[in-house]
Amino acid sequence: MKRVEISELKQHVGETVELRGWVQAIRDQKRVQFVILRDATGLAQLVLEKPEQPSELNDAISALTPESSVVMVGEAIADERVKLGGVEVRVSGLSVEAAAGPELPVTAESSLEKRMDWRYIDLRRPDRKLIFEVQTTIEHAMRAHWSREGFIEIHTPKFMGSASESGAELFKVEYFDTTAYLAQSPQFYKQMAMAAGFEKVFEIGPVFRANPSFTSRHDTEFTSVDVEIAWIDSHEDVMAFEERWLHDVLEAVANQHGEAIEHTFGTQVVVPSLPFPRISLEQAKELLRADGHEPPGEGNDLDPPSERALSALVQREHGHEFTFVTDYPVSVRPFYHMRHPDKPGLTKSFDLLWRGIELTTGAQREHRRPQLEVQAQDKGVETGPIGYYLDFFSYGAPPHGGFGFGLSRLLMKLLGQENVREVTFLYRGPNRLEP
RNA sequence: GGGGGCGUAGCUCAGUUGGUUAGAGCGCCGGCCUGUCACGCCGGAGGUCGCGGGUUCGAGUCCCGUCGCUCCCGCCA
Repeated sequence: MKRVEISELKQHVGETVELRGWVQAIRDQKRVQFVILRDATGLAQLVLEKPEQPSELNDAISALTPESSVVMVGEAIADERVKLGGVEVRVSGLSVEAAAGPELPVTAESSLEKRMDWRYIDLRRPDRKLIFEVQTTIEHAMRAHWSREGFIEIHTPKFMGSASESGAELFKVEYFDTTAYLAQSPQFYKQMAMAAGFEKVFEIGPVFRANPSFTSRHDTEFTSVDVEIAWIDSHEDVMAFEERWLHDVLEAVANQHGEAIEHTFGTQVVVPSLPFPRISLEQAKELLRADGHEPPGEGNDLDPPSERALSALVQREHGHEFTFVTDYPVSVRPFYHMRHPDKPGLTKSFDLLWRGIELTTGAQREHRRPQLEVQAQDKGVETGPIGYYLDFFSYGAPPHGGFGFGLSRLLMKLLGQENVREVTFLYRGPNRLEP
């Protein structure tokens, strides 16, 4: 007897095989019984004749329930009548590892909330699993690219003694006899790596945001992809890195899952051409106005409708899914973004829009302590609690810049999903802490 | 935090101007069916209409409150 996966069943016709998986369907008829079994690789039909006096095995099959985990043994037989690959298994043995209850609490059609409640059942569907196979490919391709370019992977602490940026959106946790905060970004620590002379670093890790955000694209804990690069001339160098990195990532996804994604989700993986279109925030608003939209006024960021419209406009005019929006005003950027020397009201920063959603915020950072302190005061940031951060810039920090990147937003749009909860293994939001 | 929508069977939903015993499909249980493959056919069980109050002869339906979820905006990735 040989243990095989369903996808390789055809190569074992005539042999007795053992299959392990979940019961997808049972068709229990008068003279013959069928079981559809699912494993990680596919679906297979198993069959058993039922005589006048049903055997114990017949009774065991009659008693099966969908989604029970089972081990089934039998001879693989080629039979043209079988629509499922022309092969079936004549059952000679069945072992129920764990029976599923007679009625499942969710189906593929259930509301998102119910499917989140019963996430492990929802995730058994092959299309849900594909999401995480694609995520695995994405992270692997990211790391491969970083590795080729000599990046160092860092793991920054998630406990912090003080706010990293604003302070308004941090989770407080008890920390012995004091209070700690959950990191809302590795921003300060990846900049410390710059001061440490690491030159190029990345991190894929969790971040925590105490925002009560009720949207389809926010969660309170999510996986952030962070990059920081030293010795840049400007934020342009950061953008140049990001676009060739994303090109490689999407190329890997297209190669490994392009067909499956199109077949399963009906969306095409487009490998982007280089360079990505670049447009200043100011120009973007002009274009939008000329196109009949009403973007927010001066000193404000684009709102979501404007982001969607701009993406659509760039797609129409330039045939590109990505848009770098650059040169944000100081008013909508944190104090550590470097300012243009000739235009002090503007930062050397960018956002990356893709398919109508914000994927990235990046910038060249201010690495000169006196200037950084001026900007902090300017933005009303208390420098006391972040003295350790300012100190990074007292002993020869190199010019540097980087970006933060939303992995679940990439996955969501890549797979045509309408909510980050669909592409998050276990979603955490303002009113969900379980399972 | 602001605004919109929703809450009826295990799941997805319908339910008329307020009117008798609240329905359908799927699922579940039982029976029938020589090969199904979204199997088919017959029968059955299953409901605190989110919760509380009010109006009314009468409320799933109207009103008030409350809880939960969801989407949009703000915040951001």
